[in-house]
Amino acid sequence: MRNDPHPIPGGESLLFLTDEQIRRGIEAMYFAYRAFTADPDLILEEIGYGRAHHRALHFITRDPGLTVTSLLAVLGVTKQSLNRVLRTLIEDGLVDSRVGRRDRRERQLYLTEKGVALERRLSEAQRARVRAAYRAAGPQAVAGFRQVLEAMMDGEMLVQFRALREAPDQRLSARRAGSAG
Amino acid sequence: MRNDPHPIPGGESLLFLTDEQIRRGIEAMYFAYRAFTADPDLILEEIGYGRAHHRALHFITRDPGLTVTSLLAVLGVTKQSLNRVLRTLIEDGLVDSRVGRRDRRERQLYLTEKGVALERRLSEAQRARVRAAYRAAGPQAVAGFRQVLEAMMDGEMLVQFRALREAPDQRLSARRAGSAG
DNA sequence: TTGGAAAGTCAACAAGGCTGCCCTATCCTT
DNA sequence: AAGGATAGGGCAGCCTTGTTGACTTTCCAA
Repeated sequence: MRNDPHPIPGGESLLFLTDEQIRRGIEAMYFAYRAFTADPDLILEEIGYGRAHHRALHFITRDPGLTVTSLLAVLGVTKQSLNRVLRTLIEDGLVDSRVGRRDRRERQLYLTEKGVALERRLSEAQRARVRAAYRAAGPQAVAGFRQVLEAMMDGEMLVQFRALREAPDQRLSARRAGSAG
Repeated sequence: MRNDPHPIPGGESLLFLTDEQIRRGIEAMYFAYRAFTADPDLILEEIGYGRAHHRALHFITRDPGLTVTSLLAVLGVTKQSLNRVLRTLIEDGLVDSRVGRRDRRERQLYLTEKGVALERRLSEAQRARVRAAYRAAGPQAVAGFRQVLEAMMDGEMLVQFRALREAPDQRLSARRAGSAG
């Protein structure tokens, strides 16, 4: 046991790997995910949107000017599926689709003011819940939470996840005089 | 700061509560949930079922003989949504619906042998991934993972989650000579 | 015994996944 | 300059799974 190739930090038993423990984890994941989406869902319902709209707004906020293809890759859905959602967002004046500068075939996606406002409202609702959970559980639990979630991801997905960088509003205050814009 | 009403165990800073950290957590949750459902989804697709079928099988396994209404409450969906799924499961001979003994309006749900077999296949696929993630992250991370997930749940949902007890196959080996059947 | 409430079933609709096929515009290589 | 590859978009139509509303059957209490 002392020569275990993967020594378990702080763990002397494998009780946390019993089927029953794992089953509880699966159920926790199921219920927590429902809670996790519940608050934005309420707002979305008001305005006749769905989760797909929220996801699009989120990732456009994350990386303004990203192309349709990139967004497709991040979301892992088909073109048509995304397109339907994107079309309504553009028609409703939440998203601006501009012809790409280097490659004119591409469309670069940006949020309008209205889009920023809605995204903020949605994500603040979601963040409030996560923040409360984080605060209640404490930083060490949060670290474990993140570790397990990341360990659960696939290679493909993990690449997507890790490729995401800082959000722009964070960058604003962090480096006002940043790289040439 | 030293007089914080909720002292943070082992934490000297609130860096884990920045919007950026929380945003990362949200994204991790999104990607991990997709990974989490990916394996059973593949199996389900083979046989023309969806996630809803898996969920029903899971909770019937969890508590054999539960009524449609109880299942409804656990899943948090409407009757028709569940009913459609339940009907196909019954028609396909995976679930057995018996008239309630005390109240003949109720239907008590049980898995058939075939149902048990599929449920096992599905949940083993899912458990394999979670087990791998648990093993990679270690018991302390798992504890944190569970804490955060639970802290994320609502009152209503938390009641449902906590009401779930041991699964029957676990009970079999644990207490062969249990309470009167 | 009668009337309301509860359990379950069914019909019809909507969101948002999916596929297949077709089309335009643009780019890049030959 | 020609032709294939790529980015994006549109249409038709499928499926699952969420929704509401109307309808039995059964139970129970007035």
